[in-house]
Amino acid sequence: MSTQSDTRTRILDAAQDLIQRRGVNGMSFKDISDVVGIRKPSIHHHFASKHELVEALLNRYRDQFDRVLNEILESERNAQSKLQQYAEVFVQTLTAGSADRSCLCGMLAAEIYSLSEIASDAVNGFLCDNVSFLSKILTDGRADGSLVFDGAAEDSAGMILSTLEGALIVARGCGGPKQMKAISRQLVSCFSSG
Amino acid sequence: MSTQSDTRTRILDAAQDLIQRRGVNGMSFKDISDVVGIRKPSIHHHFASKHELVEALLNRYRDQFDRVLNEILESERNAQSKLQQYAEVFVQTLTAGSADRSCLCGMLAAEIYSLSEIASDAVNGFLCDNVSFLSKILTDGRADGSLVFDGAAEDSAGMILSTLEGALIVARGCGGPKQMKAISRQLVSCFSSG
DNA sequence: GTCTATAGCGCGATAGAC
DNA sequence: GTCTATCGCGCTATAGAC
Repeated sequence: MSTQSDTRTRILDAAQDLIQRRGVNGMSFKDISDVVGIRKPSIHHHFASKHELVEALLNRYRDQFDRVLNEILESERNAQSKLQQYAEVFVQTLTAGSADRSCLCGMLAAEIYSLSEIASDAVNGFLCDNVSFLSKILTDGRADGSLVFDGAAEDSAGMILSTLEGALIVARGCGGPKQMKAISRQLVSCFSSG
Repeated sequence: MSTQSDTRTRILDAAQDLIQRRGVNGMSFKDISDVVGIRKPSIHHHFASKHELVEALLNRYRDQFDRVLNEILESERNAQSKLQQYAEVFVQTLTAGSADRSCLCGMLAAEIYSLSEIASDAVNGFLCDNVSFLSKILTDGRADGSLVFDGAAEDSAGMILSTLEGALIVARGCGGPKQMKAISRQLVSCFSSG
């Protein structure tokens, strides 16, 4: 890996962490340069504009998330256990590091009007992908008997995603990681047959 | 009412609507002045600083919300029906007007690091008040048999609040008011005994 | 109570040396 | 690939006329 790619990655890392805590509009190139240890204009060598940086960030985040979701799908466990693994991904987001990080796409969904069309499409794509993933888990769970719910799988899928995204925002203001874990446990038990 | 109070109210209304859509950092005095029809510096006659405006907004919002919660508490219905009424308050937030308004405090919780200490305390107070309210409803529901849940009432209360706050953010990116209503229905049914 | 004018700052972005 | 220097803009906030 060249020096450029390394710096590029460090810029992405810093930007992602800042957005997950403070939001796009609460993050500046100065904040990134302070963390990475380069000067503000040097960021433009790697990303022409702030919009482009956010778009690159979303591409990377969605790729990483897709990989995690596929790992969960391909595991040998039952649907209930897969739902638990999924919820754990969101718990880890908050508990890893400084305990105040939301989901990147949850944060950007709140600030959707500040994004480029490419970026807002990516955020919506992320949300829809997650609803699809959860719908599949729920449908499998209904079949294997490990999960129970009324109505369409999509409605429960939307509810589960909303709960986890909302919990990341609510918990850091009120309750912290402990509350986040409790909510995750409660949520899974709402859909468990056992 | 004097002209001042009237302008003050219109500034608060405009600021609240803008923050619920775009967030604090996505809203400027220029945006407010465009909506209200006065010049930017005139806002400072009513609110010395942006922080002070947000703090006044939070006071008003919490007062209004408290009144709504008390009305629900004092109604003659059972706990399940009260939970349904509570969820409906959040559905109305999104469906009233232009269908992309989040809860003021949900939005501000996401941007908590951009707030004054007074404002962030108020946001956390709002969240805790709602958890307390829901805990009471849940406890009553367990007693009157209309609601069912495992574990501590506070955990389920946190989950319900997170779901509704999260749904307001998720639904406007993916699914809209229709999804918001479906999530609300699903959520209430998760805790209903019937 | 609202106005015009403007201060003072931080932002994203550009130009050009090294 | 990073630097210094700087542009142009939008922001919150202030001063002072009406």
